[in-house]
Amino acid sequence: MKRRTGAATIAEVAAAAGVSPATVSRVMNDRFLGDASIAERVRSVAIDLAYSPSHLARSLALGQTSAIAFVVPDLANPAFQAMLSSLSKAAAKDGYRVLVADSAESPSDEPLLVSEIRRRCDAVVLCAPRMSDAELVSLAGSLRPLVLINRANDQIDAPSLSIDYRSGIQDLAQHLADLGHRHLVFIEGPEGSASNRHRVDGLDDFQRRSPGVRIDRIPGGATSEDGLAVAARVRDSGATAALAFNDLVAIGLLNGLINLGVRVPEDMSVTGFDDIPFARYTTPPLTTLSVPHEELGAQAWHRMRALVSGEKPEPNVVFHPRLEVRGSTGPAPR
Amino acid sequence: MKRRTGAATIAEVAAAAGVSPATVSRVMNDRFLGDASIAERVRSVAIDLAYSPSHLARSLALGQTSAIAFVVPDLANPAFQAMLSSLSKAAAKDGYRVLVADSAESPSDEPLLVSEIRRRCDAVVLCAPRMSDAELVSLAGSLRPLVLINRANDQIDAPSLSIDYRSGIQDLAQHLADLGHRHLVFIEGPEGSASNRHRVDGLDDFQRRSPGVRIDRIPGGATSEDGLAVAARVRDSGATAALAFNDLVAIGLLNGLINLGVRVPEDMSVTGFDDIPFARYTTPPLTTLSVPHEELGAQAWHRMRALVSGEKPEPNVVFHPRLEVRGSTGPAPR
DNA sequence: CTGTTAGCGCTTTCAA
DNA sequence: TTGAAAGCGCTAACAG
Repeated sequence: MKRRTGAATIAEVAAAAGVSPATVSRVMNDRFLGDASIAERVRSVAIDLAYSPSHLARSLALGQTSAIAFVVPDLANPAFQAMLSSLSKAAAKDGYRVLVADSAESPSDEPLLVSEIRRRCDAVVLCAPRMSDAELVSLAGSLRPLVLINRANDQIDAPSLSIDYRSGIQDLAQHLADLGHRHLVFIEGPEGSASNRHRVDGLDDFQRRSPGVRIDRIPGGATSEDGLAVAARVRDSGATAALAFNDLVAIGLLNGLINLGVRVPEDMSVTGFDDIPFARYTTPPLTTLSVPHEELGAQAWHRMRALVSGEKPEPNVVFHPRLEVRGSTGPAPR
Repeated sequence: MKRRTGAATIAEVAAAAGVSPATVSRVMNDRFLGDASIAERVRSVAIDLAYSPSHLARSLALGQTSAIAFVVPDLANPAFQAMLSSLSKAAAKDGYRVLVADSAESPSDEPLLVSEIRRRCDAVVLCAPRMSDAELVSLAGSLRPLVLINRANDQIDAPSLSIDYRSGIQDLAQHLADLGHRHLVFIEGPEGSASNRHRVDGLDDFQRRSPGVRIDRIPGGATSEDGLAVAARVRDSGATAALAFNDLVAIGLLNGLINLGVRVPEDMSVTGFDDIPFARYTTPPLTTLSVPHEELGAQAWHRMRALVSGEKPEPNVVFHPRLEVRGSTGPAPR
């Protein structure tokens, strides 16, 4: 099987420098303890031959790739992008690279996608709101080292980072109730989404202990388009305030409402969730819950680093999003 | 060197199934032409042993990883995120994964970063506005297969996708001139950025053939913070319209101006560049140049696919951004 | 200090 | 049709 890749191999460098491959390997990895002149010679031969070590072969020999996967439901969502950006930056500091995958690519086969990408690297940071608990549990074993985002689960032995959607959405509802709103409508996220379920649970709770408040739900999604699409239904719902699944939806909704001549917040209040970088720049600026995505990405790497180096990862954390009151919410119209 | 990874190997599966590794390999890759019953047996043994082929070993034997790198100056910029999202989606359809790197991680050593990540995969899609032409030329050879974004260059034999910043910024300037603005100020991008240079050249050109128009320049950057930071200088510049390096800067500037009590567009017009998804949602909505980032990502993959399969890639393309007039520009105040 | 050698786990030619 | 064996390029025991 001759395959001239064009790149020089360690054996060629060794031959040209009159030493053994082991010596070249040592020199290239700064583990060489012999005479400086020979190290110098090896280095210069390597340069002459434009030798560049095969990361692949090295990985195989070492049994590790120094790469991890980051799997999210939607790479186009700024919330996940922020996590990716900080995760990648943190991992890079330790010589790790990140491989990305958008599970929307294969909505049907998330487990397959994750397993496939896992085989290419050393570990995975998984953000899979739509995967069922059962699937997740059965998959977890083969995925380790694994860090979970937003899917804390007793049955899975993997560090997890999560966001308290439940209490977060209640803060939002409370804020609206305080403003006098008595009829709210929640635009739901993707069907089957765990994080959507937490929001719904939180809202149910809230409604239970707030007798005067009614909370309707209408199906939505996770994108601006979804928000835009439900604008008319939201206007016609009779509610005076709308809680969107996330900021993207809220922004689309805001736009749709304005197009329909609904004034925000005079006629209707609107809230988001995430506090993506642009939430503060909308018209009006969006009242939302601030989730520290950069922090999540960085923390995910800390856990992961501990895992891959055989240490004990720091404890799991649950982030409590912070209510960020801006201009899109106001007193209920009478 | 015993290293029990825990995962079954092809040899173990072969032994358990009473066949040779070669047979297992053939079965796993659907290249097996023998008796169906033995294929069945191999498959079931593989499942029992939870065998999952080592992508690493396979890559080494095959001489390819089915992964490409995507290197950008700033992973936190929505423009690059849009490209990443579509690139990743397109590549995934052909069984390729993408490895990301943010060159802001190592501002000093972009060439090193790129070389390092290139060694981990089969090819690289490079977006390196700040690298010098000389560096790029000397690097290109060792990077191939290579697709360049925004760095068309005669001396480099690599497909390139670019954006006509030069004429784009002129469209913007013309739009402002048509509105009666005679004194513009351009907030420059990062120092040494090629795409910034193109904008500056375009503006110089424009000024040359528009005698009545004066265009100042002030140093800026590429982020919202940079835009925010120059707000006061922009207000005091005496100009009636500001062209920001990109949308991020424009959004920060918009915010800063408003904080300073400057009305946009009544007192001053502001423009961006990129048309990121949120440009339409700012207050006022941002007049900008629309760059088809998703298209760029998808096209980059098309070129790359051709390259890695030894075909001739489609011709280079230069995208002409489309002027998107929205609310942040208006008639010059008198 | 340096080289020999045996892997890492898979693919593929070649021969049976 | 199937298997033996030789790589892919690198690392790390173990000798010397």
